[in-house]
Amino acid sequence: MRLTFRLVCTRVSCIRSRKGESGIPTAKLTEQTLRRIPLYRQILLDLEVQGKDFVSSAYLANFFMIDDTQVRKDVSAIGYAGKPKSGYNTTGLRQAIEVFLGMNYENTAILIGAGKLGSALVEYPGLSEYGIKLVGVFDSDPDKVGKLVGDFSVLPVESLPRVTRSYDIGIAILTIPKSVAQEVADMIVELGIRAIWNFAPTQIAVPENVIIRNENMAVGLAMLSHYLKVHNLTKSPLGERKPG
Amino acid sequence: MRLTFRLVCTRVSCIRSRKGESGIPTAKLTEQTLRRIPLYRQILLDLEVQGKDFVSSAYLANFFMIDDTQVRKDVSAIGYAGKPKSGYNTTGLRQAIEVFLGMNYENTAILIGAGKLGSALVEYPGLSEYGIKLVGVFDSDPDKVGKLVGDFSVLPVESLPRVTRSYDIGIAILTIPKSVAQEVADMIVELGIRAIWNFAPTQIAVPENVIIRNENMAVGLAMLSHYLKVHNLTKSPLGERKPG
DNA sequence: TTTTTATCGTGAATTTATTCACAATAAGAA
DNA sequence: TTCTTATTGTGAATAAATTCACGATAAAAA
Repeated sequence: MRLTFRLVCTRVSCIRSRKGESGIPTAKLTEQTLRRIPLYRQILLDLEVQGKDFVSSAYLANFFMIDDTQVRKDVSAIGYAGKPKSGYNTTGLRQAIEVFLGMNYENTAILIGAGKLGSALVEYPGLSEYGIKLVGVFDSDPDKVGKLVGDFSVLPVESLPRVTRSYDIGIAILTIPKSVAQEVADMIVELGIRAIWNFAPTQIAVPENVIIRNENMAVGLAMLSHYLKVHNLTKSPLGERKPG
Repeated sequence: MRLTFRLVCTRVSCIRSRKGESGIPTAKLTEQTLRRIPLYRQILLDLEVQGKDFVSSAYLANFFMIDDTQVRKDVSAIGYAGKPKSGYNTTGLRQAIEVFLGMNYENTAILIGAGKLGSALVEYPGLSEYGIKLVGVFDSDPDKVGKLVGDFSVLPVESLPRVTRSYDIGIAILTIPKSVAQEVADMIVELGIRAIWNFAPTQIAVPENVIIRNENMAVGLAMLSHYLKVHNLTKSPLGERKPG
């Protein structure tokens, strides 16, 4: 039996223009804008380290092969204003992005699946950068329980209800095999999780009020593979394969 | 000094409609279509395992909250045809996707950066699924050289030229810190690498003829963070931060 | 001070992506 | 066999995203 569900990565269009913090009338926030905003931030951080106080829309546009108008519309969408002839203040724009993305709010998270990828994510600095505080790492494998992953001692999945309730967990990071992904998702949704960051290569169904973001490596791989084929950069063809 | 560069993930529009393998006139291939195709394949694989021979466009559409017309246009774009009243043959469509994506061609790859994420990727089954054959793992840290990562003994970066040339490497997977990403990219491009799958959270510049795909976790994190804020699911606000 | 110039901000135009509407057709029912 | 129905395939309509065109403005030059 399948619930209605939604994917975070699609359809933002309902969130529309309004006045930004600074009172500047903002352009419409689109899906694509939201995807670009964190990338601008990465460049801004580099520029700040280099001691650059201002940056032009054209400079930022150059990194993504987009029009500079697009950058200005994106910036406008988050309610930040630049200065004619100078551009955008690097620190000001970065901070505006952080506020806009909600990076200045704290969310507690758990990670389920203490394999290689899970272990890598535990130490991923992006989590704390984005205000996400990991409070526990879980695995169903008894051999892994008790082992140290980063600063965390791996807990058995059986303790999920207790931990989830006592810490008021908002986010679950799933680095589990696809075979158990739906089952685990159902369990944690039941426990009141409001957001899921899914790394299992499968589509998970969740109720309307839970937000889910799928990080699917196969998409990147597929694009690379396709481009190598189109550009005739591949080598020997392989035989046919059957599904696993 | 910055070279001209391109990101694989944008602008496919140049690849236009043509006759598919089966002689069926195909619709235009778009960026978005290319992003969805590998996801359809994942669902098709599951259906095949379940013994389902046919699937409707509506069923596939349901997983991604898109219109079923979109699915039919996507399928049409890769030159595959369904049957009225029955839908698409699961195995037939999956195979058509695999051919279309170039999954039946072999590409050799190296991985640079034997940290946690790199180690996770070495064992990621998607690589061989997509016809990508890993032939070496490299790291600049002398402590890591010689250690075993998956089936590979980590090699020093100094041996990159030799290995790259003797194996005719097409793809480099970069799981290195952002501080050295551009430098390493320059080096491998010099060695004749044609495609880069970059996991460093930064924008790398490469010459026109090299294709690059950025896998930027911050994008997913930013979207989650933003949605949690918009839906008022965050907890305590944090203080301001300075750039690192 | 006045002029020149680089850059922003934004409405209009264009291009790209999605959805609608419906004819065509294969499978199954009558 | 004929009728009904579910589903495809696609042109037209709509919506979303990008780019164009240009006025406004702050900084720097004259």
